[in-house]
Amino acid sequence: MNFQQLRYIRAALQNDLNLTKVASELFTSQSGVSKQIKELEAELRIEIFVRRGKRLVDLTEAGRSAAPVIERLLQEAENLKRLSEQFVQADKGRLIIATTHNQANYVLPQVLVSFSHEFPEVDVELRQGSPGLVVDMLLRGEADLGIATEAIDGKAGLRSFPCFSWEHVAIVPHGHPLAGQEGTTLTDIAEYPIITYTPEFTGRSNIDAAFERAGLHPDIRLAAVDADVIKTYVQLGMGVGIVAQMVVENGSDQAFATVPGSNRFFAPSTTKIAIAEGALLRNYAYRLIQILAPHLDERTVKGARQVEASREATALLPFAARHDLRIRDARRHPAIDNRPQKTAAV
Amino acid sequence: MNFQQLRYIRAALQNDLNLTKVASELFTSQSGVSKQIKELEAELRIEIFVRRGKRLVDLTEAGRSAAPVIERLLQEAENLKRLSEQFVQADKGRLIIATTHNQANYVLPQVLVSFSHEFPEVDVELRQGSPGLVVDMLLRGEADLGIATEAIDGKAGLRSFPCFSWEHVAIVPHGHPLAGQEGTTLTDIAEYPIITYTPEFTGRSNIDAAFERAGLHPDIRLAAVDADVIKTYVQLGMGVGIVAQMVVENGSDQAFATVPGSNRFFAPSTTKIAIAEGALLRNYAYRLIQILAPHLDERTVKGARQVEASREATALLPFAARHDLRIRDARRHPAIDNRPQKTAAV
DNA sequence: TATCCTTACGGAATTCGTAAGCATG
DNA sequence: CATGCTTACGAATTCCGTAAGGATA
Repeated sequence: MNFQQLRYIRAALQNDLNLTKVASELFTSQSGVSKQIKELEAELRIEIFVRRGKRLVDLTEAGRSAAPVIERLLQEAENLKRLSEQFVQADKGRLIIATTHNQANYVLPQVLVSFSHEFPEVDVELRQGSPGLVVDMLLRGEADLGIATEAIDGKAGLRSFPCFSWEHVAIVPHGHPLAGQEGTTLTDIAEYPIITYTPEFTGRSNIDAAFERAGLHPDIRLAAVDADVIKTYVQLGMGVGIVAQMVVENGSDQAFATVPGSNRFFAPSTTKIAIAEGALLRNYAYRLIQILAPHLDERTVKGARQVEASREATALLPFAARHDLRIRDARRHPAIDNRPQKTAAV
Repeated sequence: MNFQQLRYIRAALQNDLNLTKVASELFTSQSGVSKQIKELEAELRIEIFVRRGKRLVDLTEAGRSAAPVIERLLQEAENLKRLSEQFVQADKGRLIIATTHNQANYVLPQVLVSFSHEFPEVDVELRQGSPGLVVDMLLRGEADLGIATEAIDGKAGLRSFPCFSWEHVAIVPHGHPLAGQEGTTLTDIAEYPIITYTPEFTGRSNIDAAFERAGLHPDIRLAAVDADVIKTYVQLGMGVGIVAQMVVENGSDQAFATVPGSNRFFAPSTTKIAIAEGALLRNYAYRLIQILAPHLDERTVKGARQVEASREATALLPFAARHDLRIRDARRHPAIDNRPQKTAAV
């Protein structure tokens, strides 16, 4: 048994049992892949794959129970490598963050500026996609951290931690009848076409729930995966936009008016950060978690067992309150950009 | 990185960092061991061992954090092998039980008769030793199951499950003044020299505690690791023996009288069964656990997470009540010896 | 001096990749 | 007939063990 064999099998599982693809993905010959897999099967005296003629078509029962063990083996091997990198150069390396547009564009900028001042030798890579993709990338080991509001909570194979809570707000162009209009109700908003997120994205479920609760059936004229698109169409006068609070607070332009009090219509959403279960992270990854979720202590993040307990016990910071924290934090690192954050009215 | 390298490192940790010993233990040359270890260190670009001149004298910090990962890797590799054996021939293989004399001689005989009728193709090996040794053998992966009363509870790296509870009784030769003497008190017993277990063995702590509570300072004339030795000296008239209940109930000879009611003097002890954390066991091993601790369900035993909860929630069977269970159980397996069990009076 | 790790080096075993064979859809 | 797994076989690499070298207690 060797790691190469295990890698081939995992890759086969991730590539529709197509050994040709596996070979090209791992830059080797498919004959080698085929042989190594057969060799492992012979050594263990089980068949892992069901073959029809000369094609792999399924996992055997034995293969099905071996798969998670193989997964863990490769995971631990990865951990050993990461662990050693930690000692070679603790503050140098790569950090891959899988996240959604909303987080990447409206939350992470400030965070990553601070982070990269603290760890100038760490190359940060942002991988952007749907919450579902974020989950997949974590599970496949293609990303170190995942940040999203949807889809990652309670996912098997992941450990997730709440970072902060936030609300949706309604935005309109300046001069719109609802602009600055105190006492606006959700019913008033529902009179206009709505432009908001696609289902599955950025707390969309909370938006739907709010209308449902009020017995309203709004005309969702356009749904987009990111707030920039939503803003574009709102600016064109196509309707009222409903976006995450941080879009308005952290966005660079002030081309919009928020509908006063509109945040109260929608239940708060919680942005979570997740890591693959059993994965060992570099110290700077833990530091980034700490920046994003200052209420968690490192032991909680590293220990798998206590997660459930802590999730209940720890009070979440609302998004707005985080500004202070971030700035205070930054002061501890002299090189950090210390300009005051924008504090848009919600 | 390969498994051989990891095995060498683990063996080094278990052999005082003496690579010569490692080589002979693993039937290879020490030059090979040395080279493989250096090769892994080079690949990971860390030093795992502190060398003084040409001698390994300690683990580096990096080595200290790598060690548990290496341990897990080898554990999972073991698991993969076991898992495959499971599919090759589910009911054939080997089962190594580490246990103490008391369990081996007075509890396991009935259990193993039943077990080996059910699994005639499983070779059972009993490894006998002190409770501390039982723990070590489990942690080193040299035994599949550990059964003892002491030392295994709450040990890091082990998962333990209570099997049944039992009490100590006082035994005397027939014709002894206390034989059949109703109303005997602990004070009466303490008048005589006591012959019982060595500290650390078979619930000895409960015996000491009972005398302590009663403000008595008995003359422990002789302490032995096993009940057979105790019985020998009791028979010679050297004093009153205090032994585990099953010694009297399951022992073959009736050369002794128990002091009526003496079981009530001592707090009950609980025999536990333990397995190494993260170890995957063969199906028959789980079956043996089930025979020994019928109140546990298999999911509880296999799942690491729920152990703590179940330990509280599940009611323990007292030892005496287990006779019935064992017999009922046996009936489900026609080949099993069905003769009624001895039911000695306690 | 006895013990013990490292290095050197030749032989053995394993792994790898090209090419050909053959089964499937 | 295009795709895809298997087998064969020679080349490259890696692994292993003997033997010699050097360091420690």
